[in-house]
Amino acid sequence: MPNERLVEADLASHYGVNRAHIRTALAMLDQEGLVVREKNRGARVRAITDAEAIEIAETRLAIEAMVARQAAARVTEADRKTLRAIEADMRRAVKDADDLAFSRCNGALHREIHRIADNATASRILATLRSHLVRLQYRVILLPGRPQSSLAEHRAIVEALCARDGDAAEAAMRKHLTNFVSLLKQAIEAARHGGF
Amino acid sequence: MPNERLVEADLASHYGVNRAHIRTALAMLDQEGLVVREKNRGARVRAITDAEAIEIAETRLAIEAMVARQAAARVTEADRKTLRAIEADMRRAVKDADDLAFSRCNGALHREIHRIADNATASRILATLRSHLVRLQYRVILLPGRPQSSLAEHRAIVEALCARDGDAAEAAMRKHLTNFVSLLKQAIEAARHGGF
DNA sequence: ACCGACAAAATTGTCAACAATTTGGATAAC
DNA sequence: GTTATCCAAATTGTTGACAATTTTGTCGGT
Repeated sequence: MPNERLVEADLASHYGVNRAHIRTALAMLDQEGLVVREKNRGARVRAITDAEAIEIAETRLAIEAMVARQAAARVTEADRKTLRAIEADMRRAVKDADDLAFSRCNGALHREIHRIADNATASRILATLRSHLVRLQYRVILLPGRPQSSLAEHRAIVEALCARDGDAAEAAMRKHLTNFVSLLKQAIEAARHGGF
Repeated sequence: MPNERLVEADLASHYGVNRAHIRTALAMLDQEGLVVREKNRGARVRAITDAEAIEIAETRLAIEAMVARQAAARVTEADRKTLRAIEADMRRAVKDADDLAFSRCNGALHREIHRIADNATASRILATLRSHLVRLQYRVILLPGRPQSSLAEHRAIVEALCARDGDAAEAAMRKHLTNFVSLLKQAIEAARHGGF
């Protein structure tokens, strides 16, 4: 949980390793921005601010748009089948109103696009950004009507990728994530006024 | 130097700290991607491949284009003066054919844009990407006629920013860094054939 | 009851020693 | 002369102890 204190000795005994391991792990998480460390005061889970959440989502947008373009140029016949299979799973999840399955398909589709794009640098950065957003993502998914519109956006992305149309893929991804950003802003604003 | 072995004891005595510090530092550099560590075999400076260099430059392009747009929306009168001052310094450096000064102005301008955009997430990522590119950047700067064309590109960026035109700023930055990417590809190809 | 000083506990920072593993070289067999 | 094997040196991985610092709790005075 945000701001939760991370006591080295506790973590060490919990995971059955010694403090040195925990220490290096915390150093890496610090570098990654997931925890903050203060001298002699230990590590805490970093609480990202609302403004920061939006920054992260926008940065993600910029990179994923590029990745979508790159992926479009590399799609093979086998990739088309995989993409369409994920799309079918996603359609089923929406039909069944299964939010968990939808979320899983969502992740699977984005991961598949990364795999096709074969851009390890971008993928690594996106993984980090996602780890920050994951806590906020469920708020957006749960908005009424979101799965339906999200499905339509994803279908446009898959369509463009299968057509190997880089411009269209980038545009579709940009549209999808622009919507995500604006819904995120909305959810944050709602939370700000409606309590929490 | 790439692939150079980083012996913990040596570094510790060199910097006058103990091995534990070096160890955590190496863990962070590993997370950052600047160093690779193999179990029981120590750490080495990571040698980025040609393909990776291009990936990094392209990812940088995507983020900097976004940052330029964000900066344009926030430029103040004071920012305009700073930007124009850096531009003037840059023009002087080109006139004097002072590559070192030009490189310094280049960095200063990009940093100033980041500051104006006020997007800590993007700035942090860009700092990491730059640290990987720094070794390759000089090859591009030294290409004949590069300072002149680079200057023109930078002037377009400054112009768009001062006009608070987000679209133009993003487009100008994208054009600038697209040129950088293609020159980098060129330089890499030349090195591949002409032997280093 | 409230505030401050002080002591005790908890926690992190630092360090050195030892164990495990890899590396380099010498030696012996072919 | 080349290759395989083994030993020694170098290096990293792991552990525990201790020092420094912060946090918590207690006591006494007002």
